[in-house]
Amino acid sequence: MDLLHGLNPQQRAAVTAPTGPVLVLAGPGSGKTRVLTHRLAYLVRELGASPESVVALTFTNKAAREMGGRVQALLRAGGSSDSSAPRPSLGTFHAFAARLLRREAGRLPVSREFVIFDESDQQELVRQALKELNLDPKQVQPGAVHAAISQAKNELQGPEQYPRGTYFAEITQRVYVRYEELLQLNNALDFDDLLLLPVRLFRQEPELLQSYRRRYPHLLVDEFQDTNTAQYTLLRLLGGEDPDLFVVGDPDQSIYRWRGADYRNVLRLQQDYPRLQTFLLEQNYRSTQTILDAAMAVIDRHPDRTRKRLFTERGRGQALLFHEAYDPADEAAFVVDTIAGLVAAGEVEPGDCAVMYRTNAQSRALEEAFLKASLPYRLVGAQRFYGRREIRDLLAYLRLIHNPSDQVSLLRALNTPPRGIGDKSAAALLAAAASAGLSPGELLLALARGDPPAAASSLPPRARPALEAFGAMLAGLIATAGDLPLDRLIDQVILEAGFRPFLDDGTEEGADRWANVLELRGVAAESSAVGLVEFLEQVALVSDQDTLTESVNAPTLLTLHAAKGLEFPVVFILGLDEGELPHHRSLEDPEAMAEERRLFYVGLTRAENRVIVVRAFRRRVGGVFTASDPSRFLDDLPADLVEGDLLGMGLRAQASYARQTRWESPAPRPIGPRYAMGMRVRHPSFGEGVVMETMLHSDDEEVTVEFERGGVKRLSASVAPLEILE
DNA sequence: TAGTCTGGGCTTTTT
DNA sequence: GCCCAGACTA
Repeated sequence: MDLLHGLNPQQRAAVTAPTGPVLVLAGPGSGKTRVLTHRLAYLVRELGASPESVVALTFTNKAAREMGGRVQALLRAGGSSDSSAPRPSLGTFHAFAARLLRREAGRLPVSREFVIFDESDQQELVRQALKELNLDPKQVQPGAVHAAISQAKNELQGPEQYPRGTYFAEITQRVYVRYEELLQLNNALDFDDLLLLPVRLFRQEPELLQSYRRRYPHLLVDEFQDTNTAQYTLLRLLGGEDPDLFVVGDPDQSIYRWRGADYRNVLRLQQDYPRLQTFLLEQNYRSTQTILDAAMAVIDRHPDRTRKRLFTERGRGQALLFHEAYDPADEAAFVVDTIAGLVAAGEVEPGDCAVMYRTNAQSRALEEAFLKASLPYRLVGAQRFYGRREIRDLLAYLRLIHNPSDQVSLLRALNTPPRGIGDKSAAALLAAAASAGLSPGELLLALARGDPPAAASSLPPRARPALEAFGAMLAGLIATAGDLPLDRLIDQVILEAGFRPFLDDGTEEGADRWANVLELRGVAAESSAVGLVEFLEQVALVSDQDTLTESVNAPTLLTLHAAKGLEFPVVFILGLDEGELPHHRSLEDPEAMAEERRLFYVGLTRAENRVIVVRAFRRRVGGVFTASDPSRFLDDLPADLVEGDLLGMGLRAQASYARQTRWESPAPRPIGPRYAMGMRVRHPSFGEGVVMETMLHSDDEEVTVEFERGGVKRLSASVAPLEILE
């Protein structure tokens, strides 16, 4: 089979580009995964690269799995490989880095058995550090300090380089120092370390870097716009001066700025590699032209970007639908009714519909509406499976068995289920362990063995029996862990710790909790071939989307963030209100506002056939009902692409504007923008000026010009007598 | 030590 | 309005 068969000319050009730095700017639905997988196969099948010399990095496990499946099919179609053949390294940045670090653990401050601390473990460490530094967690928010530390790590800043100067920075710097010590004491690395440490290793040990460069001469990266400084630097190091680096991304879909992602890495790439070849994928295979036009109108308001002209062969399709509801409950009812109506009319299956919103809190009203109508739904995210308390409790035991020095897990497991070891006993244990120079876990094990160090005598007699019992249980579990498959080990933990009666207390929630534990056991049973280390790593590096099951034929409820990378025939976007989308926390910061816009763009471009945007006349802000203003983004939807009750002020204004322009001048549809930012223009009455912004509607171009006299004016290109100067 | 009460705060969350 | 953390009480 021809590898290039079925690729469009743009895709084909990218796939067959000469090796070297390559950037593919891929619009939504333009087949970027296809390009990436075909490029990989092209390297192997046509250019003779060995599969194991290729690294392909993604951000989610799901993307990695998808790519893996397609790559395997392509390579097998090439006839070259059987199941035992070498395979490319294909995985998330974090998984790739974690593997590297285990391999090179000898060069690290932690042992090869290190555990990976997630968000909430990290918070816990910050809390602990604050406490040790006698800082009141009410005055210094642990979350804020943690975010600052995480950001520093993403920027490759260690505690020594952390800038001081403000009170907060001073506090953060001190917490950061202690935080790092605590990680090491726990024999743990956090998410950020997984990226930061390889960079540090490579910088410190040039020979090591050389060996990895030889090992992986071919690099491919998905969702490049989401890379942060650490990831970018890692790629630069691995690539060297003249890399074979093939990256695919879309700056318009960059929505993780707050996690350190910087779409400007795309521009950096152009500066760092003058030889960079750039390809644009503009043909869309997902949406109708109407949806694409609406989405472009929204995103084209961003200045300073490579404009993409998204087009499709699918035809114009139906107009977007706008609806203004009274309040969130009414909004949700509208969604349920509309879906029910579409289904009844035979237009769609329930599973074709997705309902997207800015914040998880908005799912509540929806869930209630679905429940009320007794219709099923699928909820993505919200309470992440691995974030659930009972799951974390059980995992704490497994982590402890694997790494008794993990103090965060120990403190969690110690009195869960309650066994009479309260704060006092726990504090005494920590103190005794510190003076004995052991981790608390090790002290407990020593206690259980009957050879306690002298410092153990400081433990209050009342606390001792319970601590000894816990130590004995832990010792027993550790002893049997090696012989048992994972699911049996979990059974053992459940039994000895007494989880079942603790969780399954007869209430409905209790039954849910127990069901969750059984689900974890099921996951373990499936991966019982892998050891405890691999299982824990797997579990630490999973995400929400990984738990999204496709089997149920019901509408999907999810945040706009969670929607990235997915597609649905019918998409509802809720809460198009100022303060909601854009979110009120983004109103002040232009960069944050730009990201809100991209978020809306991501939502729109998930849709294949229909988009329904909804807002509510009044919302509750912190318990109080307030009248809300329609989102500014509604104004950017070209009025002639939208139907519905046009109660939103912006849309109403635009509707009359559109009527006017269409009545007075049926302008020919521009093929591309005639004006560009920075262009000098002249107007007979306003004089000369500079184009600030230009926005393409489906039948007109709207130009914002700053005139030397007369200020800023927004003009319709088809009507205004603008003259372009040199 | 364990259960109940009160008050603050509240985006998004690929790994 | 809801949830979590820490304080308070039995």
